[in-house]
Amino acid sequence: MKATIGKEEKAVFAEYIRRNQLKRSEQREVILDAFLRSEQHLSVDDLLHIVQKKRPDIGRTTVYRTLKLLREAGLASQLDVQGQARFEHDYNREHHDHFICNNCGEIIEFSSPEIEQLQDDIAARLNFKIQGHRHQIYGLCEKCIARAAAAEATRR
Amino acid sequence: MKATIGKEEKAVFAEYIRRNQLKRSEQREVILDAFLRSEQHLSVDDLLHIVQKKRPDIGRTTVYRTLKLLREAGLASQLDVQGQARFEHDYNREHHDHFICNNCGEIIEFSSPEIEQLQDDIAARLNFKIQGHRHQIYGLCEKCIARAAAAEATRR
DNA sequence: GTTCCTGCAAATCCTTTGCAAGTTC
DNA sequence: GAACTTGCAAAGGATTTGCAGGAAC
Repeated sequence: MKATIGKEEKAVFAEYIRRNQLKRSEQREVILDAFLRSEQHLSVDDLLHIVQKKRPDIGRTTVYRTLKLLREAGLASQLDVQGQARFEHDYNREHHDHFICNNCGEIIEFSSPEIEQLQDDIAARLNFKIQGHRHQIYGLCEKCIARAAAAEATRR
Repeated sequence: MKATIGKEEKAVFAEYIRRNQLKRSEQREVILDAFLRSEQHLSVDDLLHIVQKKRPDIGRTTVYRTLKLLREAGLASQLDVQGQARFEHDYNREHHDHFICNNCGEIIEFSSPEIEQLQDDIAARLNFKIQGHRHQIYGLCEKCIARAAAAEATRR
């Protein structure tokens, strides 16, 4: 495990704190570090459990509040999966959307400039000014299809 | 106001009731009728308020439960707008997606076979089996842009 | 010392569920 | 009369908020 991770992001956060006359705290640093180390699309509870391994006294509320700061600082972006918030890195990342496996919950990223272009075209035709979008495709991921096929084969 | 609306849909619902050994009820009929008369993307509360004009004793729970039946019967489809369920007609309707105005909440439908095709292509490349998707584009609708421009002009 | 943070508990919002009373078949 | 429906109230899950005590500047 790397001793230091996301040096740049941490600097961005420190700057955000400074600019907004906020204060640093051990909790915020632990949460940010855990967030940066993860490559998953974390739920609040996922992140809570991770940080509590290091600091069992960190409360869920603080995780919510810190994630809000990370969003505002441009470090995290939030998506909504079946009514539950998920967070992913957003610093210097290209826009993308998500495939979500209905079986195992895996989230696979994709991006398609062609789709974005088509969206823009349709919006222009409707005189609609796009500010954001949410594009999630649900179904079965490769692994779960294989798993289902294997189970099917065994049954016979 | 037309005395009869959605004759075909009502027959579909009656058939659904019959096939599943359920029972008809005045409440269900009032709710279905109100749903069919509306061309909006109704929230549960929207629909509740409409039906309560005719039958003030209908409870929110019954609306929830009836909408669930309508979904199962293929008459309604549900979308999720900022964590709140919205319902629209689904009987004999083509698939489509939505623009949603961040200002006034208006929902504008769109469909794009090209986007669907691109989705399918990407899914095929990932060996992902699509079962459904959610594609919502947020921003400002034509009216709200005009309204904002007018307000801006006045201010000067 | 002032201002900001924290964690808890309580509140909120939307939705679902348990249950006793009422309807439908 | 058996089986299904209803409305209420209570429970549910995710998130937010009020507040008193604690930490940072």
